[in-house]
Amino acid sequence: MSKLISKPQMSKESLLPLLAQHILEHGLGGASLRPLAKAAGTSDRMLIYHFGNKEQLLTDVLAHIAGIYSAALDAGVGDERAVTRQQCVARILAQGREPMMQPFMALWWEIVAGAARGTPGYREAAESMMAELLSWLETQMPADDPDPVGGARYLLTLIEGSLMLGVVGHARTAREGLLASDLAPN
Amino acid sequence: MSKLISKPQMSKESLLPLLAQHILEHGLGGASLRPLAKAAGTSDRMLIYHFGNKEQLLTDVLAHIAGIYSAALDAGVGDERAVTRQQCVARILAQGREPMMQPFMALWWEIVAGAARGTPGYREAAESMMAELLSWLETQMPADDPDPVGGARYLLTLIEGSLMLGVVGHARTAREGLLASDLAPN
DNA sequence: AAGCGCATGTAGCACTCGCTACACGCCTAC
DNA sequence: GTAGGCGTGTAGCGAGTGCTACATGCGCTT
Repeated sequence: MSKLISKPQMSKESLLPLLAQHILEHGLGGASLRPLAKAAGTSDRMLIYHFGNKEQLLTDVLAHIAGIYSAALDAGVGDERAVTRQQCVARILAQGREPMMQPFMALWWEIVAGAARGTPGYREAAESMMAELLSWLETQMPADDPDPVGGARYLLTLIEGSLMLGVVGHARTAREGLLASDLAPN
Repeated sequence: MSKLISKPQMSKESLLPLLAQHILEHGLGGASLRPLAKAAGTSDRMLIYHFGNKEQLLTDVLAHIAGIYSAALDAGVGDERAVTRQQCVARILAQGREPMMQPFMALWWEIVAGAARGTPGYREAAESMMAELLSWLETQMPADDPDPVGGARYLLTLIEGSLMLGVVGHARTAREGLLASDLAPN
């Protein structure tokens, strides 16, 4: 009998996109090896073989997802620089509301929860992601902003607060809050 | 042989404080029946007997915890009214940093994560908790504030953003952000 | 041709999960 | 007294968990 099936030639790199897709859809909490393996077209046995253990697998997948997210951020916000801080915040919040970004948002809050609970590695991961977002935000500040560094920190605080309120059904509260801030056009 | 042990006379009400304590310490994620039962001095069998199923148990315990949190909030912030918005924010953030509040914070982000992931009931729970916090915050605004309603929404956004940044190791970022806001004394 | 190591499949281990079946003792109603 | 319900203990079910043991085939080197 001749060889009928080809070898899939699996590798970490070929598995990561499929694993990332599954984790973005189903979250970290419900990420157990067998469903992950099924999503990636392999077996739990092989996931452990390639990644060593589940923790390392999650670490690698999260790093992979962070890369995807960075790219999506850059691609999602237009090239032309914002003119006002208010415009800057509006653009980023609009992008955060896009359906495509929803899985990233859900995953992000899961990471925050893990960080708050002290789950090892989560705080560090969240901290570096936030640092990256902050420095990206600095590049998005209006060109004539008097204090782009401090302003980015201020806007980041407002943005993250708004995103959280949006998640729990208080998007309107956040919007009205921004209207009562110094960002509101008057 | 005579009756040597007294009946503990268990009930939902007597169990709730112990269950709440355990969930505040260990989180919702790791809240499985057997450890919960052990913490409450009973068995998983009896937890199901009293609450029907795990979901109802969690609902009841969360409601109980919300009550405790409200009381802690009122007790933690002093009676005298804040004079400035900046002072108002500072007080609430200071209280959020207190060790006693830490379990509530961790639990809160877990609920937010559940809401973002669409876990049934979480969004509704989070929304009502946030609404309660918002109306409480309105009562804490400075007496002479020109727009206490809008201002409370603004401060809530800033506060929650700051709390999140604090959780992920960016407390300093949040602090510098507040310094670059219109709240900063100048 | 022989040996070797890499990638993979099958089975299974020891454990935890939410929940249930069953039995038993106590208290109250008839 | 006797029947029934209420609270409780013990034991277990079926599913899922991370991970491992073992075998096997395939391609490469010598």
